[in-house]
Amino acid sequence: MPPERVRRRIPEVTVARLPVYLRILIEQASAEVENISSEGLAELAGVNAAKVRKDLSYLGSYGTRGVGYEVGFLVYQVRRELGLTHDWPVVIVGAGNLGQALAGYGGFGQRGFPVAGVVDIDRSKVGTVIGGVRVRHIDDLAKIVQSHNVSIGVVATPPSAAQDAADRLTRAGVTSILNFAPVVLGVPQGISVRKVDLAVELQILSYYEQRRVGVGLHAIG
Amino acid sequence: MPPERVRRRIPEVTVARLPVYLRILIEQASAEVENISSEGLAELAGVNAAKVRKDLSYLGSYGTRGVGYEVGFLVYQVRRELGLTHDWPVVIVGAGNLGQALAGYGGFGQRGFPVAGVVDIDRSKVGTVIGGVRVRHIDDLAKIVQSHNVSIGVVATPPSAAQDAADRLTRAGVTSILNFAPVVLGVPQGISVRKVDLAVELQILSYYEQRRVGVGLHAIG
DNA sequence: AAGACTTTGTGAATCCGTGCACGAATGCCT
DNA sequence: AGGCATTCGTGCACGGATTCACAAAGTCTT
Repeated sequence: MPPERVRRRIPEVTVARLPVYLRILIEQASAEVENISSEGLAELAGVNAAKVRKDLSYLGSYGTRGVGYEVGFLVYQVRRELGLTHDWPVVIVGAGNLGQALAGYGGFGQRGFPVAGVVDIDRSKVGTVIGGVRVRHIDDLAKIVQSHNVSIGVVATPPSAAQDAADRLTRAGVTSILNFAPVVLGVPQGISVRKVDLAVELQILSYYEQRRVGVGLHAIG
Repeated sequence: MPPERVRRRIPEVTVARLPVYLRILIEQASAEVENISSEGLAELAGVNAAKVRKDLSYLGSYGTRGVGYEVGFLVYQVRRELGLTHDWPVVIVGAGNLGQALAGYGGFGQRGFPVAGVVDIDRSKVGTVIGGVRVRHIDDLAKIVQSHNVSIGVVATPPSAAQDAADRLTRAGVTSILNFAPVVLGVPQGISVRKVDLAVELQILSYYEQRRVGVGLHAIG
């Protein structure tokens, strides 16, 4: 039992799976399940049991052989590793269709990502209230970021405005960006960006659909 | 020049990048750019030039050495490979916050994924119009799928209803699902599922933020 | 208390994607 | 026409992720 564990580097793919495990573990906890095996967790997460064990082993040796993992304890450890022990306020840039839906979607706040503000460049939108938050002008961005200590920004603008939004966010001091605009953002070194592109997802599905049709025809003809 | 090219298997990561290339190529085409090098495309896509070449080589040898790729022709080829030569109507299950935003977001139709219908289990929502589409009851799902020849379904329900939505979709004959609910869906063999989970994305960002703070403290103290 | 059973944690093998490096092909210039 | 510059296509080496397989470590039963 080292008094201070060395901070290991966790592979990106594992980081991406941890939130999935976490959600399942929380669910199990609320169903009063006390222990869960890698096998059980893998089943629920739709992955291989060995992968679960290896993923969890990056956090430390928190399982008990012959028993499994104590759900409550593991929830705590995964939370800690993901930095979810405190809230991360986010600011949303763009009060259009998507921005409104995101702000109105209560799930963010519940999951530890309260919406500190919504900004738009269009002054006619300023002042309207969505999801309990008043839309402010984008010129107030830096003020919001500083006063709420925001480090995560969400880009929900049209593609043409996305790069400008990203520039403003980084200038305001934001260090992570979740980008919903179908654009590859250029950001300074050291800024984390994740992209969610609905059209891309559909196009990927389209590929496999089309391929399925091809195979189907093959099978028929 | 083989009269009929063998259908290669394209790695999943490449399939995921093709839509990004496609968007850039379309942009370039509308800017009257005739040719683009792997270097140039890589720059715009934020990836390595060798990767672009390897990715594109899965489609065939469509570049010209010393010149690059003809933008218009490449657009056509990528489109064809992704199965975007015709529309793929989609049906959205769940007319809540997100479902409404998705239906209202015009981008889908423009990009070849027209919304064939929106359904909800809540009869009080049936009949309301969002994004020019009337919400129908979920019992009409199979009818919609068949009449519009829908193969892609979008799950935009609360987590508790997501599995049921997926079951109904597959029963209705849908073979691809885009899942926005924070749930791992169980589907029959052969059904494609892609998941978009906003909370997961934020939690991944949280990990790197937290780590950044850790490193920062290290650097300071 | 001992043996059977369960399940973790991890070395080792394998698979897959990335990126380099270079030959091959093409256009351009003199 | 010939040589030079450019850029593609791809073999190969490398690195990282996945999966297997098994020893270690615990529980449970008798």
